[in-house]
Amino acid sequence: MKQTELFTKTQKNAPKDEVSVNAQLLIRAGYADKLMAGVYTFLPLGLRVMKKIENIIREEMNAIGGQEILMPTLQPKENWEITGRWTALDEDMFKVDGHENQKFVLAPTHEEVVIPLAKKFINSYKDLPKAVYQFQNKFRKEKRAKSGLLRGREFLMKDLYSFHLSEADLDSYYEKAVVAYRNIFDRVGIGEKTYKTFASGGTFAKYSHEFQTVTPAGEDIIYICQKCNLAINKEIKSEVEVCPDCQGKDFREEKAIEVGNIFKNKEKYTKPFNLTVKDEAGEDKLLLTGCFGLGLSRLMGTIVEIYHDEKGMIWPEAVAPFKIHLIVLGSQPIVINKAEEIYNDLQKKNIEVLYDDREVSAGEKFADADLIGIPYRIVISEKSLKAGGAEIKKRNNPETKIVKLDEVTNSINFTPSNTAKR
RNA sequence: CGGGGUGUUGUGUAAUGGUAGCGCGCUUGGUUUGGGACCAAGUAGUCAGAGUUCGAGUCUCUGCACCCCGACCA
Repeated sequence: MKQTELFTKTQKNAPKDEVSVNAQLLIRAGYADKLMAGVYTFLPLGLRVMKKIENIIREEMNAIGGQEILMPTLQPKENWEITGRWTALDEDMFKVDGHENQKFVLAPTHEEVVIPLAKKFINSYKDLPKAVYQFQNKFRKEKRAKSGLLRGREFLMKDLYSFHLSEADLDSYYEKAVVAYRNIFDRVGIGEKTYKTFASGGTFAKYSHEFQTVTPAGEDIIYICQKCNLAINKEIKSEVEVCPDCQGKDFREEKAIEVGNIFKNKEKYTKPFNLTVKDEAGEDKLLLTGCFGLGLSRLMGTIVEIYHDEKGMIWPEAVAPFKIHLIVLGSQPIVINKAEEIYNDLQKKNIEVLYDDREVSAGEKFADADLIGIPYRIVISEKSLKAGGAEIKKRNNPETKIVKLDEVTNSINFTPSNTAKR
C-alpha cells in the first residue's frame, strides 16, 4: 500500500474530546474515527489490525471444534420474552420499533438466537458435542460510554456457544476453551499481562471466569494470587477469602481490563427454549451450554494501552497492520527508483508493506512512522545508499542498521501473517 | 441516571456585548529534503431553536451533543 493512496492521514493533535490513550493514538494515526460516544468507524489501518486479531481468534476457535456462523443483530422481541430478558435487560438494550406492533432488539448477546437455532440441528446425543461461534457487533446501552474502544455502545465481539449432554463434557470443553484463550492472548502479545480471573457468574453458574489484562487504563480491580496467578475480581473478593485454586492468601491488587468472559450457563437458556435431545435410552435430555465471549475492539484498545510510547503505537508483529513501513527520503530519481524496487520486491514476496511515497519532510515521515507503529521501518535515502543500502530500524528499538538492498527481505526475521508463531 | 464541565472551519485554539483571528490540514506556485522546514496567495467556522439588545461566539431559556466524577455494566 502506498501511503499517498491510503484513505487516511495522520493528525498532529488528538481530538479534544478523547482522553484515553488508545482513542487518542488510534484517531491521530488514522486507525479509527469516532462517530459518537462509544461508536467508532474502523479505518483501513484499524481494520487490518482487527482482521489480524480476528484470524488469530478464528484459528484458535476452529482448533477447539468451533464452527463459524453469523447470526443477525436485529432480533425479535418474542425470543427475548422467552428467556425473560426483554424486561430483565430492558435498560441495557437498544429496542427498535418495526411495523405496527413489531418490536426488535439490537442484540447485546446472542443466546436468544443460538439456542433456538441449535434446536433445529441438534436432535440426538449423537449430534454432540457441538460449538458454534461468530464475530458480530454487539449493542449495549451503556449509560456512559468511555475510554475509547474499551467501553463502547457498539463493539465487535467473538462469541462461542457450546452444547453438551453432560456436565463432565461441558467442564472438559471449558478447560479446552481456557487453553484456546490463553493461546489467543499469547499470540496477540498480551499473554503475560492477562490473568484468568474468578468472577461472578449468571444465575445458574455461581461463578464465571474473566480474562483480565493488567494495565493502569483498566476499569476493573483484580486481586492476583501470588502463589498460582489466578486472579479474583474485586466484585466477589469479599466472598472469596482464599484462592479457589491453591488456597493461597497472598494477593496483589491491580487495575485491569476485562478482555474476555467465559461462562458455564448450563441449563439457563436451554430450559426456556426446551432444547433437549434423545439420549441413548430414548429419554429427552436438556442440553448444557457454555458461552465464551471475547471483545475484539476492546482487545485492540487494550493492546494500544499496553504497547505505546510518547511517540505513538508499537504494534506486536502478529497484529500490526503492516510488517514494514518503507520510507523514501529525497527526490533524486536514483533514490526513488531503489525504493520502488524494494517496494515491488516486498509486494511480490507477500510481505505486507506500507510505502511512504509522500513528498513531505523526513521529520514528518519519521514522526508518522512512529505514530502508526509498524514493527519495522526501512529507510531508503541518499544517505542510506551511500552507507551501503537500506536502513532498518525496529519500532521498539532505537538502534538502526544498514543492510544491502538485495538483503533487505532476508535481514528481517518475518513471521508470516495470520499463522501461529509456534 | 445524579453531580460537574464544554460546544467557534476537517482538526487544535483566540476573540471587554461592537469587523470572527491564528496554528495544523487542504488548494496553487516556488524554495527545501535524515526528526513534524520555509515564502507567497487561497480555502473553510460560532451545535440547534427561541429570547434580551441598536448590536450576541459572548447574556437568558429550551433542546441536543460531547467530556469528567459517581452509580450501573448478563
